[in-house]
Formats: sequence, structure tokens, C-alpha cells
Amino acid sequence: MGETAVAVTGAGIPAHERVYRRLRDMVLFGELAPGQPVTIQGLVEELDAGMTPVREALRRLTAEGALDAMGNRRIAVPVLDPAALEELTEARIALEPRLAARAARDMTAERVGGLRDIDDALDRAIARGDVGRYLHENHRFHAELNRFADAPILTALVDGLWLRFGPSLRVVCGQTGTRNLPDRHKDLLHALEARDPDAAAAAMQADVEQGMELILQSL
Amino acid sequence: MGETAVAVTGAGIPAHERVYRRLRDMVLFGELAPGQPVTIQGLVEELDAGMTPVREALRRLTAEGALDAMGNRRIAVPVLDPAALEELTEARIALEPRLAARAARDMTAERVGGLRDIDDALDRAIARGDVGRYLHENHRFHAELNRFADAPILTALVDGLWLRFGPSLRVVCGQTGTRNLPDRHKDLLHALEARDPDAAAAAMQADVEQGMELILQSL
DNA sequence: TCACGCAGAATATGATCAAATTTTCCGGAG
DNA sequence: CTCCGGAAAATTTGATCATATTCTGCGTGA
Repeated sequence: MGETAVAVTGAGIPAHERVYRRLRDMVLFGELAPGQPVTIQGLVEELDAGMTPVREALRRLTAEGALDAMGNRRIAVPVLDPAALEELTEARIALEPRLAARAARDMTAERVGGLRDIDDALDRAIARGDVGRYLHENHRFHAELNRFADAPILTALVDGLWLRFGPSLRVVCGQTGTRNLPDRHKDLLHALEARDPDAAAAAMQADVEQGMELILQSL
Repeated sequence: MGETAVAVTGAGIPAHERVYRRLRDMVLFGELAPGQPVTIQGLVEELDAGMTPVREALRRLTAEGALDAMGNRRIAVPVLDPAALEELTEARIALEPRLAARAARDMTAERVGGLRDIDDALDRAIARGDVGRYLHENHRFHAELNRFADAPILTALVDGLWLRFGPSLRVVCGQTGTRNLPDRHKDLLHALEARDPDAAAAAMQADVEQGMELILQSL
């Protein structure tokens, strides 16, 4: 068919991967509101991609629980009810303290330093009331910590959980601002520095409980 | 384009869903060996489906961890190393006992009866040395139990874990037969009947530990 | 109120392009 | 003369797109 428009194949990364990462961030950091419908053609226009890559990215996100596939082939951002939130809390408490304990086991001074830097940036974001930045740094803190746990399967499970409450967390922060967001990362950093798995697990559980309680209060 | 063959659109279920379920079962019950490459075009011929539905099903399975996407756009059945198996064990122990406890909370006589029926069928499969049937009934027992827990998110997580060790479990059973497969479901049924969450959780943990130990021994 | 059709969106197909693996073939070293 | 790399053709496989087909939802009119 001669001169097919043929956008120059971007870089090495496939289009469906690029769309997936973009959409993932949109969910994770609350650029999409809970309940908001997500259409293929809408994404095709907005992200300027083909239909097939968008389709595949959506399929992947729904498989991870980041998006909700209604029976009648519509897709929407999940709305959390109290029961779902309770489940998410139980799952996080079951998994994330174990990751923190693993990370504590072979923690290094350099790693603690990196985490402390992220936590400082997080504090500054809170002080400035920069909600978006807070969400990013908070996620980066946990993602980095999980990376140190060297447990890809457990980490994948937890990443999926974060995708599920990302949109709702954004709503909470949008309502209350960053005022009431004391971070419990200080105890955690202390436990990590001491390479104390049990203390790290306990601190992580406290952080999770507090964060989820915050979401629960906003129903 | 005139006379395209036009396969009669099956029933209400979409093609990609049908392909997904089929592939999921193939992974779950070990019809695919660990390490075996999975190609799109191969599935297209074998399952007699279009390319797009197969693609989407594969994307979904890889997102769930049931299949492994190598860097160079190839897909294969994951091979478990000891580290991965240890992670899977930790994840199962973190999650499945909690599901058992939830199921125990509002257990009914009818539900226990259903589970006992499945367990009987499981015993008969062991006695006959019917590996395939054993795997199916064992999965059905746990799936049914998880259904009673009424916790869709936790159940989805656990289903993903089962997909990860399905192929390897099949290998183990294929090697050793059903001889050394005593099922720990008796204690579990007893605890469920008594509606004792803690006892159910403990029994489930024992079942998980034994099952994973079996896989570990085969490396 | 309910049936019917119409618009719009999702699903599925086959063609086409790009990338990676496999095969083949050749030259040099032993 | 045989055998072992290594490069390049050839084949297989994956990615993307344009398009046809089907389904869902909604508005319209009886």
C-alpha cells in the first residue's frame, strides 16, 4: 500500500510497553479518578498510539487489577468499597512487612542513605503541600525498599496492590492536602539502619495501617 | 471482502476470553512444561483462533506471572529456581491461611459437605494414581475454599501464585506418581467444620508447606 | 411500556513490517 | 582433509495497522 503514514518506530521499546507504562503511572498517581470510564479510542487519541497497543496495555492493566473490566465490555477505574479496602489492607499487611524484613537483612549504609534522600524529598513535598510530588516520592521510597528485598515475585504482588488503591489515595490527598500526612518512615529507616528485620516489619506494618486508615476515613 | 470464511461467532464469550481460559488451564495443570517456549503462531494453529485473541490472552497470562516474557520478545513457561520457590512459599503462607481463616468464619454444613465431596474424589484419584485428576480436584478444593472466603482480591493474588507453580507441580507428580501425596485436607476440614479460624489457618499453612516442600525436593 | 433500529465502540481478521533466531556457507587453523 | 568459528542469507516469529464485523446502549416511535 505504498506510503503508509508509518510513524517512525519510536525507540527500541515497543509501543504497547510505552502505553502500558504511561497508563500505569496515570492509575498509580491518580491522574484517573475512581469510577472514570476508560475507552480504547479515547486513549488512542490522547496517547497518540495505535489501537492494538492500547488494547494490549488495557488487557494487562485489567489483569493486574489496576482497571476494572465490567461484564459489558467497558473498562473503568475501580471504585473501592470498604470491603475491598479491608482486603487490600490485609494483603498489604501480609506482604509488605515481609519485604521490609528481607530488605533489612542485607541493608547497607549506601542504601539507607539513598532511602533517606528520598524521604527528605518526601518531607519537602509535604511541607510545600505538593501532593503530586508527595505521591511520587512516597511510591519511590517503597519501590526502592522493595527492590532491596530482592524478591521479584513478592514485589510484583505488592505493586499490583498499590495500583488498586492509587486512584483513591490521590482523592484523599486532594481533599485533605498534605497536612495530615506524617510519614512513618523514620522508624523504618532506623530499623533498616540497624538491620533489624523484626523492627523493620513492625514499622512497615504501622506505615501501612496508617495509610490505609487514611483512605478508609474518606470512605 | 466478500466470502471471508467468517467463523460463526461462538457463544456470548469473546474469543480472547476462551483462549485465555484454555491457556490458563494448560499452565495450571501442567500441559505445558517449564521452560517450554510459547509462540503466538503456534497457539493460533493449535487453538484454531485468530492472532489478536491469542496475543491478548498471552499478555494477560504474562501479567499474572503465569508466563514469562523474555527480553527478546519471546514468551516461555517459567522455570522455578529455589529462590523463586522460596518466595512463592512465603507468599502462599502469608496469604492462604488468612483465606482459610476467613472461610472458616462463616462456614456452613452444606459447604463443608461440598468440600468433603471434592476431597473424597481427590482421595480416589490418588488411590488410582490418576495424576491429572488429582491436580484438578486439589485445585478445585482450594478454589472452592477460597470462594467461601468471599475475598476477591486476596483470591486473585493466590490464583496468580498457583499459576506460577502449576507447571512444576505437574512435573513432580509425573515423576513420583501420586504415592507420596498424603493430603492434609482432613485437619483443614475438621477446623472448618468447627468454624475455628486459627485452626483452619494452621492446617492450611501445613498443607502449603508440605506441597511446596515436595516441589523443592525435585529442585 | 416495549420493540426496533441506529450510532458508536469493541472485537477480530489478515496483511504488512520489523526483529531475532536459525541455517548455511566459506575460509582458515590444526 | 577435517573441523571450528563467524558472517550473511533465509526463515520463523512478533508487532502494528487498516479494516471488517459484531455487540451494546440508547433514543425513537408505536
